[in-house]
Amino acid sequence: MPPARRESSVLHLDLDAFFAAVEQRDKPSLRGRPVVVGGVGPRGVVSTASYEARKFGARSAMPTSEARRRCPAGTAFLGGRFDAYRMSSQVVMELLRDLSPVVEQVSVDEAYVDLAAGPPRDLTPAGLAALAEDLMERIQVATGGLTASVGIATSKMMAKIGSELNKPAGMTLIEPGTEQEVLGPMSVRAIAGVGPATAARLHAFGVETVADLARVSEGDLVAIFGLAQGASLTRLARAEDNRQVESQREAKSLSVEETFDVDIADPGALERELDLLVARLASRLGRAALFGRTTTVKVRQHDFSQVTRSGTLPWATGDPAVIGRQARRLLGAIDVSAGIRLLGVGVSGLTTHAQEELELGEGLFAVDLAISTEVEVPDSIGALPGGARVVEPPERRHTPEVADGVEWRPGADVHHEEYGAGWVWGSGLGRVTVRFEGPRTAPGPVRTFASDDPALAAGDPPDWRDG
DNA sequence: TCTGGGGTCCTAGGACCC
DNA sequence: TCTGGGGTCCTAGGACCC
Repeated sequence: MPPARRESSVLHLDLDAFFAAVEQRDKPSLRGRPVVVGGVGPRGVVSTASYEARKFGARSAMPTSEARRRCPAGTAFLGGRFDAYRMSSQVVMELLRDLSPVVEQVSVDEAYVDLAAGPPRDLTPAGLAALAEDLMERIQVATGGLTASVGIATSKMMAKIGSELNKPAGMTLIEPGTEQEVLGPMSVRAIAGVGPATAARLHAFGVETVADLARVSEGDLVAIFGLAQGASLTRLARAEDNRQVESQREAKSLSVEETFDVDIADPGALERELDLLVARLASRLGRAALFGRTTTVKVRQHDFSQVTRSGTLPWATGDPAVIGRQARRLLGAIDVSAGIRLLGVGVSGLTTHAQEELELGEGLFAVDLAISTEVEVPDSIGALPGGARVVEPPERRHTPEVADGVEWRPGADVHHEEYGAGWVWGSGLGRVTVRFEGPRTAPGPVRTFASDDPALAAGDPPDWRDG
């Protein structure tokens, strides 16, 4: 870990009531009025409430139905225009990158800047105040009137706390050495990683403030909360936070999910929803040029309990057919009979390399392996069509790492012949898995043929190299 | 009209391998 | 031969964040 900073060189920026502010900027009739952006359906929740709406008690994460009860007639409830938010967000992030190359975007409306990584600058209180004022002014001009709040301190935690202290359109500098006096009287909820559950457990021990927490020994905290969280609480309660500002973080997972207006119990209807979700997920994977190994299906039951099922393939895929088959299998292992309110699907184990899997019907198959390195045939083989020859599986066995081999899974009752540099044909039922080397941006030349294909019926592999 | 959508990290147990 | 231990991978669930 890097050493603790001696100067206040971490800046945290938070756009004020961001979604609502964009709506008020773009629609003058909304200015000065309560605006709530979020889900507008029967099960929606609030993303952002304008400051006018907050006066009536509307809050982020509150059910929209509750916000409707609290807010007066004339309150605007809007579904959100994420492209517009993204555009303004990008404008702001560019301004931050003018300050320093090390900008960590936490979300669409929030970022950290490592001022020490930028050009040399005046880090005295006066210099930082001028920097923040200039930044906030430039954000207002560049975005057409959006305001931001800024915190500057010696660590990410204190900078974030600072940006909260003078919202909206405020700036707070927490000077080096004053962290404890600022932090000590605050609720433990001010600490990163302390949510409702942890706060409740601390409360049971009589710990309310950060100063209370700082008096608890690390041994006790580790015994209660486990190694990672116990150690983290110990350090953060003493305002010891040397987490780096990280400008480039790679995605670890991608997921999509949907809450239904009414619970769904019908398996057929759920499979149709699942297919739609998988299509959205695969399209996002494709745009990001990513492939994943592990598929996870998530279900929120009617009673809000959550169940996940996951499965991992030998290699990564971006194919909606493959992900969809995995997802349907995983969903099948979940009891949905009482009705579910949410269905989701995600992929993790992301790479920039791909593998494809083909579903074969019963009968003969032929697979062009021109750019592939491996074929897998499943254990169960259905009845072979008339005339198909059956030979012993080849003796060749390769580990998946072998680049030029053909691997036959034990029990596969197929025959295969290799022609030239690489394709295989045989008969079987089930799956053929084809692994591609290197990044793949377009579908490869993989073709399957039904058992009634004349070329196969003739006993010869079709010559598709002409095609 | 109770409770979104998209993420991250951690823990614990079991399988498997050395 | 028996027993034990460590490391890694996978799965499921939970807490947390914006």
